[in-house]
Amino acid sequence: MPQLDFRQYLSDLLADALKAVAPDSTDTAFVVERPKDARHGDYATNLAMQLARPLRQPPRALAEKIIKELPLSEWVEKAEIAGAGFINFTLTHAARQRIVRDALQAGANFGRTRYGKGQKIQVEFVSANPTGPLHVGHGRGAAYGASLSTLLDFAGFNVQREYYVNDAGRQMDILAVSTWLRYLDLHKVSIPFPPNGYQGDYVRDMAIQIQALHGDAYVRAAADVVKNAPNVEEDKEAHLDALIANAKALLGDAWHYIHNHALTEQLNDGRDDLTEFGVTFDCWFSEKSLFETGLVARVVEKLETAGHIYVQDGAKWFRSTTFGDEKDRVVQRDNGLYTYFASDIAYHLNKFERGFDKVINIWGADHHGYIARVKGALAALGLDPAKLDIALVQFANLIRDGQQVAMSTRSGSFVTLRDLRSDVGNDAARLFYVLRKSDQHLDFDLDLAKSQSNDNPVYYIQYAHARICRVLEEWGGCKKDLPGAQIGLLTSEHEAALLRKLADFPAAIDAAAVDYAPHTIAFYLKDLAADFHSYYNVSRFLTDDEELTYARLALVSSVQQVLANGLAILGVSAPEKM
RNA sequence: GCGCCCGUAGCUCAACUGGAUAGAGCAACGGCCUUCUAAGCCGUAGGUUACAGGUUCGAUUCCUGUCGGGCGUGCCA
Repeated sequence: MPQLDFRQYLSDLLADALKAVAPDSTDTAFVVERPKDARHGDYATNLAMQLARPLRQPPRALAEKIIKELPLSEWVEKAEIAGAGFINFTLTHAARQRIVRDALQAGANFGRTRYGKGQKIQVEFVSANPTGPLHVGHGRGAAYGASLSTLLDFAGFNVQREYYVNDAGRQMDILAVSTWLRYLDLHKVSIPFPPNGYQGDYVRDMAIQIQALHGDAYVRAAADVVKNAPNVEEDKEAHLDALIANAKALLGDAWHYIHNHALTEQLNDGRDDLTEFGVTFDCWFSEKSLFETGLVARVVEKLETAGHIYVQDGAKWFRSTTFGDEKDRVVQRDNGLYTYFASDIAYHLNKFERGFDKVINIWGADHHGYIARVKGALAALGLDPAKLDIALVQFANLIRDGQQVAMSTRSGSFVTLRDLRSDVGNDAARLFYVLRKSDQHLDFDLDLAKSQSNDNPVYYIQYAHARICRVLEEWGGCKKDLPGAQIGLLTSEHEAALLRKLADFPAAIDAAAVDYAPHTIAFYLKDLAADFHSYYNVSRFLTDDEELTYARLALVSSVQQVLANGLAILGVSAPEKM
């Protein structure tokens, strides 16, 4: 038997009543919602008030007519008019019984919905350049993307998780040449290390590896390495580009070996890091492959054929202003090299050709200026830009001892994701990252994440789960008997609040999925845990009354299941003991 | 300058996408462990939702303007 969504059920009843009361206004928008005040019943609707204007009748009179049209239902105890014209519904004991039975029988699947209808959806996230360790900024994108993906899966989508690997382009060349320069340094070939090269110790580590594997095979004379290179002081970028060009010429095939070695090392390192963080991908998509298959060149030709490209100052420009962008953008530079934007267009074309119903890109908020041009390019290719959603993730500030931790990529003083994970633990990191709306700044309080108190939401939620596990263990009975418990015996305020909260879980999933907002699940779990802790403090579950004990255990067992399911979506463990 | 995001209790944040008396936690104060885990609970106090207009039965939510903050505005990736 499928889970019953009472909100949807009531909406359907009301829609039928609407047909009878106002045949000409059946498209009237209305909501069925949880009243803030429990005295207003289990659900309430604003239908009568929404109907007041088109029908020019008082809301309360309309409410009365609507109620008369509602059929008798085994789930609805009563429907009454309140306030300006709300209709408040109170559910029957049978309905409460149904909630608990659904939760217990569905188990790990309780809360799964059909909202996504099995549509294919792709979530692309992290996609950091494999030029060094992931830092705490990538961590937020990773946590958000992973939670969102699981959430969408739970909401009935067929989800594919993808990482776009920027393995082409200048940044990778810089990493490779940085590695080689460190290698030369090991062989006493000393060349001043460029200030805009990659400075981290991991680069020296790779140089040592290469030395161990291949000895001095890649040593070249210092004079040749810096030959004809412009002065660093005058133009450090040109200086670096000259070093790269010299390296390619001097090393030949060995350049590709070093390049590939560095890429593979960094990619594996990032993958291991993410896997430990509970973040995995179905597909690692190579940017380089877009060039190798000729798709980048073809997509530019395609735009050219369609008349969206013009040449100016020797470069090819995409006329993105036609599609609402602020200015036109270069896709191919005067030196013949394609820009990052060109491969990005090709990548998105490729995504669309893979037949997704929806494609989601998770980007750092500093990329928001790229939205217009990418969507513009899709439109220019005759594709539907509305199929692409871009979720922006703001940067996370780390707070220690009440002070912001200073970070800068330039100086190499950024905090790595690994450091963060070993400092506060994976669970705290995963939850703290998704505790805020993703497009808002996040202050990540390191001390709070480690604290063992009720202001730490990680422990607060996990503790509720662990407490229930201990009670069930203490009880020692058979959980299979619980779905049959007499839920009608549960009539206290605390019990009513928990039952309402449990019934809301599927709706909370849908709401979070619509908005791409896993943080609302975190808030839901905090609320559920709070309701449970209150209940725990005023009620014993293991009583002398066997029926009552079964009923209470059935309820808290349902709570345990929902906590576990919700935490799983967020990638946080649900411990049985703490 | 232009574009996007944001402004809610002293602090960090909610508010079911326009609903009923704007809610939590922290910080402050006062209570609750002989009982299934006190990493918990209960209570007190804290507000002109930045400001000024507008839209309507009804606005923290939508529109306009002002003030304040963040980000973006490369033939970089």
